[in-house]
Amino acid sequence: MNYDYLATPIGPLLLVADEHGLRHIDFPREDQAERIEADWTCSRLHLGDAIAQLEAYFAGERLTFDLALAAQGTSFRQTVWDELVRIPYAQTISYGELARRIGKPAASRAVGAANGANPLPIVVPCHRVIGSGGNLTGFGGGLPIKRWLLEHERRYAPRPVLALQ
Amino acid sequence: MNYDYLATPIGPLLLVADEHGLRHIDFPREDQAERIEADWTCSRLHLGDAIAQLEAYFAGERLTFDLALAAQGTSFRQTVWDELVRIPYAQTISYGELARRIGKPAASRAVGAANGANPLPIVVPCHRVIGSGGNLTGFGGGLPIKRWLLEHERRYAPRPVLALQ
DNA sequence: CTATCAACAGCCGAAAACGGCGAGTCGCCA
DNA sequence: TGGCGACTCGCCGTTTTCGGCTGTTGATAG
Repeated sequence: MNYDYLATPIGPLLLVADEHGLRHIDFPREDQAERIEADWTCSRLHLGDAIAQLEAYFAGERLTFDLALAAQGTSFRQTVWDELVRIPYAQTISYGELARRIGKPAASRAVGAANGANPLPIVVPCHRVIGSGGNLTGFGGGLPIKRWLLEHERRYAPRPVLALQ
Repeated sequence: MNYDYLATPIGPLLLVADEHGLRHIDFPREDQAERIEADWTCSRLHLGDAIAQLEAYFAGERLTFDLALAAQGTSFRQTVWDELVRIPYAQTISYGELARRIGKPAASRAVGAANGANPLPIVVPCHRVIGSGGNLTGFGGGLPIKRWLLEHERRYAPRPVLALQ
């Protein structure tokens, strides 16, 4: 397992990957323990594509990711994350809408939990899911970053997206 | 969104407007929090006409307003507010009468609630609606101001209006 | 070690509460 | 009688509250 940091407009990101693909993307925080295991090695092996595509994303030059993803989770979470990837750039849907799309219309709350367990933020765009009333609710890296990502995407969207009134 | 204060005989008024028109008129009170959002700017942009016409109103020189109004509310409230504007200067009607005029004769109480939610007092003359018995009932800025406005209009009315017995 | 439970990045419908009312009733008093 | 005031009840749009539906995890109790 290899890891390294990437500098971005929203602060450094910790990227983790192995030969199967990307494993984690973390927002390191001073007040939290490092989420680095002892047997990992600091290198950019298996990390080249992710770094290049993330840099392009933050530059507004890349709207979708084409990476090998190796996110670990229960089948329900896998289903949710698979559905997340299908939300187009700069678009937002509600937790309930996502629940409906995976055929479990009553599981909106469980979708929220699965969203919170997403190990690959940004690449798996959990930030594009918001409350049914248009409010931002929550985000692992903090609401300001969620807001920043949506604003960033809105700016670089191919066609201007209708602004929420 | 731009805002500024206007000094009047009944105290300072907080005026808020944007390019769509007038948004709010508030009676600031010391015991209440400021109703100013963080992203508003203090300036008289879009506020010129409103200020001029309100000053003329308080001087007794203007009997009707001709302003772009951008009040936000449900369709029922919009209906009520639209009807309010049609009440002539210095005249009063009852809540029930207003309910009848909008085709919902049993909704007098809901009309009262809609009246209380009027974001543009004075310009949208909710003060001209009183109880069916002639009593003043309520007003967002306080009953004394409602009384003052009606007295003021009675004084400057083109023809003397028949006093309530 | 298992069982149970609370806590979460939510949502929707139903029910209740709440007013800037008004008409009707009833008693009180000239 | 006639009038005034206190009281009750129904009216209606809006807001608030509440319960239940989910999957998963970590804490707690047996």
